[in-house]
Amino acid sequence: MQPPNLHHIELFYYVAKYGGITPAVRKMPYGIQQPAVSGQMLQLERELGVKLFNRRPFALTPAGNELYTFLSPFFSKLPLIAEQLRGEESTHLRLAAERTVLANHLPTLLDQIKKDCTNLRLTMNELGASSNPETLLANQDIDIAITSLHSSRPSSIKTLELLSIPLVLIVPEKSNIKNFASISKVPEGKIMEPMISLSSEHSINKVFQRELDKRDLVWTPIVEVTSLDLISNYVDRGYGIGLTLDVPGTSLPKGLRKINLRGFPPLKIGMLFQGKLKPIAEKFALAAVAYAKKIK
DNA sequence: GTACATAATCGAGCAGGTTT
DNA sequence: AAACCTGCTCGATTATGTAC
Repeated sequence: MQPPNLHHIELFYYVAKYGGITPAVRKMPYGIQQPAVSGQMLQLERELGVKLFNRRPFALTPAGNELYTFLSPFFSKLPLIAEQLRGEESTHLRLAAERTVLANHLPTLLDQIKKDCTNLRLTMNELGASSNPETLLANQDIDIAITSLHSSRPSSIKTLELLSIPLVLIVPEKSNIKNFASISKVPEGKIMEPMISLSSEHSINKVFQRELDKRDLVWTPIVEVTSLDLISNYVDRGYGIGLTLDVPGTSLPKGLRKINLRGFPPLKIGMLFQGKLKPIAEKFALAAVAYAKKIK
């Protein structure tokens, strides 16, 4: 069984992508006339013994759809690999991190990189509910993700730990709560104080809930927010006790007080990457490790 | 009118054989 | 070994036909 003609395959990719022979001819990156494409498509269909698309109106057949799904990642990534080979990509650093990291830590960190690399290009991806580091890495959309190290991931992804950040509760300064023990000594281990935290799939909550489980305690949040600064905001307004991070080098907003969670495991933050890092990314990784040591 | 198919024709590239 | 000739294939083009 012979593999199909690659030129036919490429033409089919454009026909499928642009929804027809004529649109493909108009938008393709090089000049070719409609009859040529038309002929090649018929040849490809003959070769494969299956119809790939209906002409008028245009619609991929199931077979055509299957072929297009197979081809699409390859052809869509060609420009990127070409750029990499040309070397332009060598100064392009693509990172992903959560909003707070992007906003508070990366700027100082990147200042150092920028000093040594004048033509640095940056792409920052915000990690959130809709984008997770594993797929970004798998699709080679990013070089490094900075994220918590608590969720499981494929073995092909390497990790480098940066920081351990203690979990901490925050209460209004005037609150009469002194320590965690005083709110966790409750009948059946069910803590009734209202809790404000990030959503349950967030690593902070996972780490926290795992430890509660271990201690046979139950405490579910009544307010879920999307960022840490919102937590202090709502604590300040008296909605409850906040679960947050004791980030080194930062101080609490006025009017709030920390309650240490002695014995709770810290949240581990680190870098995820795949394969061998390109020089610019390696430089960033080293700088990140040094930066993490400094703020510890 | 528009999108696609077909027909006729041309040129590039290759294999192979022969000549220099 | 390099240069040249020849015939073949493939895919391009333009012109034209056909279906929606």
